Amino acid sequence: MTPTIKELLSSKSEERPVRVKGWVRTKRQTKSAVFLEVNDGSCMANIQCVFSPEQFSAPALAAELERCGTGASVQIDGRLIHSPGAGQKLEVAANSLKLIGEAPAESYPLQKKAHSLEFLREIAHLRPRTNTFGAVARVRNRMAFAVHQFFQERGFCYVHTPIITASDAEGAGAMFQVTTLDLERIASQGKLDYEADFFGKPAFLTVSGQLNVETYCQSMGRVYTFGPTFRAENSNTTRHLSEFWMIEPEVAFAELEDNIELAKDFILHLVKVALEDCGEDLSFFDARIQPGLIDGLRKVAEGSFNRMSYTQAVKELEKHVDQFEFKPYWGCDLQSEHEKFLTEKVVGGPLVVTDYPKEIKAFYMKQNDDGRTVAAMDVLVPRFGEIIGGSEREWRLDRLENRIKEGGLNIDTYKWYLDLRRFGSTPHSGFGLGFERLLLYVTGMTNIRDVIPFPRAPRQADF
RNA sequence: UCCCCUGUAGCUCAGCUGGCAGAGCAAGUGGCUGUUAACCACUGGGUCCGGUGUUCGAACCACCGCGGGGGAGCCA
Repeated sequence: MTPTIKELLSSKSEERPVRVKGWVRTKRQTKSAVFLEVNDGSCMANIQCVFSPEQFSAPALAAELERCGTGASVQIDGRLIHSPGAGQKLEVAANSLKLIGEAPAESYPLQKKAHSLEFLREIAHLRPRTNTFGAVARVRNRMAFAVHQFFQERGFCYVHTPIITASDAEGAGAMFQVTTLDLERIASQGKLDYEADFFGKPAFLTVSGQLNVETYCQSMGRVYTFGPTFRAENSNTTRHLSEFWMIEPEVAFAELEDNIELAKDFILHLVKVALEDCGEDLSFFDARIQPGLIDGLRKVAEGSFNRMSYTQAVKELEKHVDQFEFKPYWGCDLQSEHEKFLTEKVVGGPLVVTDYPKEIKAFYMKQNDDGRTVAAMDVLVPRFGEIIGGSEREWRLDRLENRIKEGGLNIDTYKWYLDLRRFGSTPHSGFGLGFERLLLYVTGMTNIRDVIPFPRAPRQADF
């Protein structure tokens, strides 16, 4: 394979013959030189390829050069040299040019100018060719790898939980139904028989791998999932997707405190890796997307991570009632405005909130001795609020059964889940981290549809 | 699902009280002794989102529909 531009630009600057393959970002010409900037996605920087007058006055090369506009794919042979120009250390003194795929300027949607994110969303197949989306793709890739590194280094086992599920696992949200039944025929005949469906009963896309991964937690000890998750909520916001990627670790013999430690270490690890390995891309985000981004991440990496109980948080909020649209009170769900206030105004950084009222949390969370709260923990971050939701799990059979009944859930569908408490039960804890929300946090991007290659949302499933 | 904003050239937008369709960038052409969001000059470029209505006259006003954005709720 041809060396990448990243490799070329990071090589020692002694002169040597090189070949460049990539896509033209911009062409500039003067009487004395033609400059072609080429990018291949390996890094933010382009490589500048320079053609001298004797070359671009040759008819064959001139004709090729003519058609090398923004977006064209090219192969250039030349010498890697110290650049006499000001903007770059190295450049390619080109000997030859091969136009591989033309991109006619009249019809190619991307121009050598800034485009709005809204416009680029409409051309999701071409937007990775822009600086912004190239950077997002590289950071996303590095963060995905860092997720695995973090858990693998700590002896976690990566478990593949199912995408298709036959039970509404935890009531975490509206589900997409999976069926092979002919809906149009059902609509016209008015007859519905799930016996005839593929699985012999209703089936759905998973809203969480947690319940499944708990089974492996109760044999492997430290486990995690990292896969696609689906919510059919009619959510139209900058932080919700219908299809997103979620990371869910689960640890046996771990209590709430262990869980909080793990979550903190996890976030710290990811932020540090981003700062260390994605510097060029983060600098771009800092300059063009979110001023102050890098400073904020550095502060986090230095370990400023606050925590308070839900009860303390509500007390804090009650001091500033006049600033909220929704009045905070003990027992209320924390609103977006409350979460933002806590992270941005009260602590000025990420915040762990623990021990929520049981009424506003899921049935599987461990009930505290006070009888009114559960051992839950949410990690909130400035700019958009909740990034992690987790808890110690209720591992006592009778308590868990009671909660299922109280919640009006069908106990039969949880039989296998309750078996985990019936046989060799252990205290255990885990959390869920929305991968795209992490990316929003690390990149400073503000719309979740811009940190996943092909966003799926209500009325949006193009490409 | 609810609330608010918005839709005009390839892109970003201006268009006053209803009276001839505009700018910047992009593109094309020419110029320019190394440019780097290159620069300078010139040129071409329009279903004013769609429909209906009001009016002598609608990009502009009204109604309906569609698209986009932001906020809220649900959550990760």
